[in-house]
Amino acid sequence: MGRPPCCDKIGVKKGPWTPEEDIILVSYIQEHGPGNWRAVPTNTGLLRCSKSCRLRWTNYLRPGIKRGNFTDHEEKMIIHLQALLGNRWAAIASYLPQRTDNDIKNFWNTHLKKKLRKIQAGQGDQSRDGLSSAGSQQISRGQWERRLQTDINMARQALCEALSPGKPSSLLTGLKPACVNEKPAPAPIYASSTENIARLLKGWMINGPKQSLKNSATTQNSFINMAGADSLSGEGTPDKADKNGTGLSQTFESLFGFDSFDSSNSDFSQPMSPDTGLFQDESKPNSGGQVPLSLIERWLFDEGAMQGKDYLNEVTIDEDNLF
DNA sequence: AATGCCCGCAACCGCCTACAG
DNA sequence: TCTGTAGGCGGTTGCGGGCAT
Repeated sequence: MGRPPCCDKIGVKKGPWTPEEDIILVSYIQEHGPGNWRAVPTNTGLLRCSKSCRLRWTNYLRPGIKRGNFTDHEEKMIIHLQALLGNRWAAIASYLPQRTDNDIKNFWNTHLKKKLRKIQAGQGDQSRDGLSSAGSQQISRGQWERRLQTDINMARQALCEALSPGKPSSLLTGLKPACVNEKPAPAPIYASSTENIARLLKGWMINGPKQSLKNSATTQNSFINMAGADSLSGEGTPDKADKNGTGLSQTFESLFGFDSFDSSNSDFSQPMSPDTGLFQDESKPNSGGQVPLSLIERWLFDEGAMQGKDYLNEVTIDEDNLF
């Protein structure tokens, strides 16, 4: 007996979401909350698969999502976390509460892969020339690799211990693993998001679908605007602001207490999970076996060890993920 | 101006896991 | 314990925009 499809193939609409569909979905979730996705198409009249509804919500309509360019810090985090966790995008995304796994996955596949490949190619050329892979690097590659290996082993040990119920972790003493033996956060409260959604609806009504909503991406911008509306004047383009690492991204980072990834200020006392963020009621579930950040944070954010941007030369990348 | 190519991103597909009955 | 189902996740695809010719 084969597995039945999640929804009827007949009469199910595919392709990009229209602003009207977004509004319907947002309105429904505003009223009923996310979950029971099976019922969403039925109750809303949307001709969409339940999966499609869930994906649309979690990746684009959910408040608290940051879109636009990735900051240097985010880029570094992704590179390090990918090296540590592999292609477990949901787990990686749990450390970047404002980014979706899909976003991170796309960013990795389209930007970081190429970047790292290029750098590694250059590194090969340089090594053939007998040059150091990082001229300004103050620690040798061997030192760095040993350090990396040690840190990875420590993280793995912590993971194993954290995943062994009843076995107190020597590394995690005093920390509460967010991923072990813990039910997901209680039913979401819609205090913050309701306001945001209301703003979306309001903005959509004011601007009108024709003017502001050429496609669904514009809807996403509406969310970006409203999500930062409390802190921003509402002028300017978020993406442009992001290009300088300022504006919206900083607004979000400050909102999440997320702006200080430099080693001087990385002493987080709590795991940096969505549950601790401003949008905790809207956040992604803490899935994917998140390692308490405080354990690996020093490694992840120890830019002192990285010596600036040359860190890219030194990250050990799984070749399968590059080629 | 027209055409073709490349790239980025949104969305889909299928497998896996958790959970309820 | 077994089975069916919903939700979650990662890989992949296809469309549309931008750029080069």
